[in-house]
Amino acid sequence: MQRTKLNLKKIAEMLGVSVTTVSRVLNGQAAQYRISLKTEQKVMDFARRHNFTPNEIARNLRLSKTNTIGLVVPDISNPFFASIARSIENEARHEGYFVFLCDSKDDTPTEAELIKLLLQRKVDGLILAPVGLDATHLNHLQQEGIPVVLIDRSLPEVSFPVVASDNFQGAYEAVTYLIRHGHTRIACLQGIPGTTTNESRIMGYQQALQEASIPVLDHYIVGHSYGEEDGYQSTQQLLKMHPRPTAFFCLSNLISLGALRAIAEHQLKVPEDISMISFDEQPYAAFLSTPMTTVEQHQEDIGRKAVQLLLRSSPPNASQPLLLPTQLIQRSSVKKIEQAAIDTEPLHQDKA
Amino acid sequence: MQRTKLNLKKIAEMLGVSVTTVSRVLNGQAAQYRISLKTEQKVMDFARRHNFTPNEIARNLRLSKTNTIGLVVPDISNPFFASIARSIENEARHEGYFVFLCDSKDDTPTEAELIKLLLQRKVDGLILAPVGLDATHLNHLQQEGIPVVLIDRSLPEVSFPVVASDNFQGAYEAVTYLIRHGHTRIACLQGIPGTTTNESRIMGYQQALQEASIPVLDHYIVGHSYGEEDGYQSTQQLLKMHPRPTAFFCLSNLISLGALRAIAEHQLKVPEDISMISFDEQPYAAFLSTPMTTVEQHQEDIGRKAVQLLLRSSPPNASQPLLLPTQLIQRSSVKKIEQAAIDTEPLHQDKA
DNA sequence: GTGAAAGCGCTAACAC
DNA sequence: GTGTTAGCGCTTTCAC
Repeated sequence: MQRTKLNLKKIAEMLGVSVTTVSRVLNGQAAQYRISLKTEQKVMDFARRHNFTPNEIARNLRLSKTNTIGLVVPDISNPFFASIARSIENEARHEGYFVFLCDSKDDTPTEAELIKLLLQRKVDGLILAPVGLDATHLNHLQQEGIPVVLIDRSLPEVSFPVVASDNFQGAYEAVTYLIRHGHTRIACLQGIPGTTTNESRIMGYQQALQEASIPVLDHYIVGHSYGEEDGYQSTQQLLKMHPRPTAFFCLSNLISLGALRAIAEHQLKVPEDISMISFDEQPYAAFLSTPMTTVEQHQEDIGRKAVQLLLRSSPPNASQPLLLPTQLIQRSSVKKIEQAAIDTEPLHQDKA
Repeated sequence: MQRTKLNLKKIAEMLGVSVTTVSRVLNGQAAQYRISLKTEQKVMDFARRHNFTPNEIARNLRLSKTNTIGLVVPDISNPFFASIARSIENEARHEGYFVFLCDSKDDTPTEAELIKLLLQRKVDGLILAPVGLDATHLNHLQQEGIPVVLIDRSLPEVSFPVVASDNFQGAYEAVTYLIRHGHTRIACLQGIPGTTTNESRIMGYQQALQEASIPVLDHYIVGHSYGEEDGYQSTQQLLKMHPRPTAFFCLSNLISLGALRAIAEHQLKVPEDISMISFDEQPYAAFLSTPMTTVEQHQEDIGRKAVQLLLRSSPPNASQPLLLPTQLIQRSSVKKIEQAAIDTEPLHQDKA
C-alpha cells in the first residue's frame, strides 16, 4: 500500500496531532475525550484513505488481552466436532474473538503440548474436548488462571465447567427403545472406555437393561475408540458370538459405519438380521441402505453454550456439568421382535 | 503458579544475570554466544522449575512475525472442508504455526471482513477457499504483500497460487463413465455458477458430452449452491422434465444428499430410475441405500500442498494452479442402459 | 562471556 | 481538547 508501513506515530506526525489523539479517535473515544470534530474527521479520513488499522499484536501486548480462544478437539474431520467447531467459531466471532483450531488426534501428549503452546500464545480462553484419559496436564491448567470450558467429554479429577449432551439419558432412551421392540441381546459398541462420555452412555445402557430385568453381559460391551475401524473390529467380534446379539447400540457415527461395513461383509442385513441404533445424527443417516435410527446431539447448542460459558462466566470453575438433551430419531434400523410383548405406550416422539 | 507473572526481567534480576542472557539461553543461543555452561544451567533450571516460557505476543511484536496463518472456508461443517482443515492444521503445526479457523458461510462480505481482521491480527499467511464470485476484496489483498494461497476455488481476476482438484478431468471422467453406460440424458446438479470450480466441472461435463456427440442441453444444468437444499430443489425441477434425465451428475456430496431425498419422495429408485454420480467421496458413500459412485478428491493433499506453498514459496504469486488428480470410485449407483453399445474398453480403475 | 539500552506499536495515566 | 511519556515483554545491536 505504502512505502513504509504506517503506524500511529507516523500518522500523528503527518497530521500534526499527537499519537494519543490518533489512538483515541481510532478507538471511538473521540467523544469521550471531547476531541474536536475537525480533528476527529481529519484522523478518520486519513485512516480510511490509507486503509489503516492499528496493529493488533501491539494492542494485545499492551492490553494483555488477545481476543483469541484456543479450541482443541480430538478430530476435526469428524462431522460431530466439525459442527461444534463451526458453532464455536461463529459465536466467538460475534463476541470479537478469533479461534485457534487444534486437532489433538485423540492423543493426550499432543493435547498437552497444544495447551502449553496456546497458553504461551496468551489465548484468553480454552475450549477443550479432551481425550479424557489422563488429567495431569489439565490439573496443571487449573492454576494458570485462564478460563477453560470442557465440551463433550470431561474428567472426574478436574473441575472445569463442562458442556455436553445428556449421554446417560440418550443411551437410556435408545436402549429402552430396543427393549420395547423385543430385543434382549443388545450389544454396545463403545468408544473410549474410561472417558466420562463413554461411561455415561454405558450406564444408560445398563440402567435400561436392568429396569427390564435383562442381565448385563460384559462381553456384549466391546470396542476401544470412536473410529470406523474400531466399529468394524467390534462387529467382527460380536458376530462370532453364540447366541449372537440381535441389536447393536453404536456409540458414534463412525462406529456404526464400521459396523455396517462388517455386517455387509457377512452378508447380513439391517434390521432383518441385526437391529441398530447409532449415536450422532447425520445428514446421510436417512439415506443409508437402511435408514438409521439415531440419537441426535445438538452440536450447535454445545458450541454456543461453551463460548458463552467461557466468556461470561464469573466463577472460573462451574460445578454442575451443563447437560443438553438428546433426541431419538426413529427410522427403520430397528426390527420389532415377536416373542416379546411388553407394554406399548408411546415413549418417544418421531421426526424426519 | 506464582504471585506475579514471571518475565525475562524478573528472572534476570533473581538470577543476577542480564535479560539478554536469559533471552539467549531460552532461545537456545547459549552456545552461539559462548555463554558459560554454569549460567546456562542456572537459567534453564529456573525456567523449567517455574515452568516459564517467553510471552509469544511480545516476541510477535518484536519480531514482526506471529507464526499464525488464517484459514477461511465457506463451511467448516462440510466434511470436505473439515478434512482440508484437518490437514492444514496438521501441516501448519509441524511447521510451528497455529491456524485461525474462520467460516465465511459462503458469504463474500463476511469473507472480506474476516480477511481484514486477520490482516489486522498480523497473520503470516492466508489460506482461502473463497466464495469465488467477487474478487475486489482479493485484489486488495494482492498489495498487502502477505502470502496467500487459494484452495478449492479460484478467481480469474486474481493471481494467487491455487491448489485444487482437477475438476475438469474429474467431471470429464464421471460423465464419460455415464455415457459408456448408455446414458445420453445426463443432468448436472451444479454448485455456485460462475465459480471456477463449478465452471471447470461443467466444462468437463460438456466436453464429455460433445465428444460423444450428445447435445449439451442448458436446462439440464441446474442449481445455485453446494448445499443439500439446493440439490433437493434441483431434483424437483429435473424430475418434472419430459423426457426425464436418466442420470444425475451431482457436483457435491451435499447436493447428492438433497437429490436422494427428492428422489425418495417421488418413490423413485437409484439406479433403476435414476443413475447418479456424485463429487466428493465420503465414508458413508458405500453404505447408502444404493452405494454411490463418486469422484474422490484428496483433501489431505490439498491441505498439505497449500501449507507448503504458503510457507515455502519464494515467488509470492505462482502462475499455474496446482491441480491434484481425482479418482472415480465405482459403486452401484449407475445403471447400464441397453440401447447403447459403444466400445467397452476399460477406462477407469476400481476401488472399494 | 556478558550487559545496557533502543525500540517493535500501542494505550492510558497524568499533565496542562 | 490535546500532548508527553511510561511501559507491555521481548530481541538484538553494539559495547566492553
